[in-house]
Amino acid sequence: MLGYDAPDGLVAIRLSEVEAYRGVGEDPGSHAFRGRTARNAVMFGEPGHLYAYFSYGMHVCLNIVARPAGLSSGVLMRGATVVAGIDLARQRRPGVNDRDLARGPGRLSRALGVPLGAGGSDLLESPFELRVPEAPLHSACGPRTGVSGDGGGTAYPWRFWLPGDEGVSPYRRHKLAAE
DNA sequence: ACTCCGATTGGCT
DNA sequence: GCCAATCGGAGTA
Repeated sequence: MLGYDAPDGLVAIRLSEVEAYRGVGEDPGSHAFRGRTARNAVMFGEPGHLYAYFSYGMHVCLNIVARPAGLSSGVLMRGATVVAGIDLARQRRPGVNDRDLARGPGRLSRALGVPLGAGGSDLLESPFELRVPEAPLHSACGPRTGVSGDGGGTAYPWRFWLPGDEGVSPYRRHKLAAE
C-alpha cells in the first residue's frame, strides 16, 4: 500500500500490478540503460525513494527505487485500487469509474495527486507512507507492457500482477521486436 | 539548434 | 480498433 498526503488531502492505494526495471547495460527497457543522466539520477540513489518521470507530454509515472545506491533500478507502479480518500480521488479524476481511478500508471499518479516534482522523495517518510503486505502474495509474471525493442520481449518477464485483481491495468500488447 | 519518440490515455469510428 | 494529444529528454550536428 502507498499513501500520499497531498495539500488537499490523503489518498492511499493498494498495488495490483508493477513492472521491474534494472539498470546500466543490463536492461534495454530501462531508462538507466544508457547511463546516468539528470532525469534518471534518482534511479541510482537510495532504495525506497521515488523516481517520477513525465511521459507522452502529459502523464506522470511513479517508480520505487529498489536496489542499493550506486546500482540503478525502478519498480513502475502500473495498477492499483484506491483504499482511502476515494472521494478525493474521484475529484481528481472526474467522471471515472471507481475501478479505473488508479488502474494504469498515469491514472495512478493522478489519483494519488503526486506531482512530477515529488521525484526523489523518500517514500518511507511523510507525506508518503509505504507498507508491505504481511503475508506473501500470489502473483503472476510476464512480458512488460509498452516497452519497445529488446526490453519488451519474454527475455525480461518482469511485469508482475495479482491474477484476477480488479486493479490490474487493461491489457495492451507490447510492441514486439522484429523477428 | 533540431529531430525523434516515448515504461500512456481517452475519445472516436 | 485506431489515433491524436503534448513536451521533455536524449541523440545527432
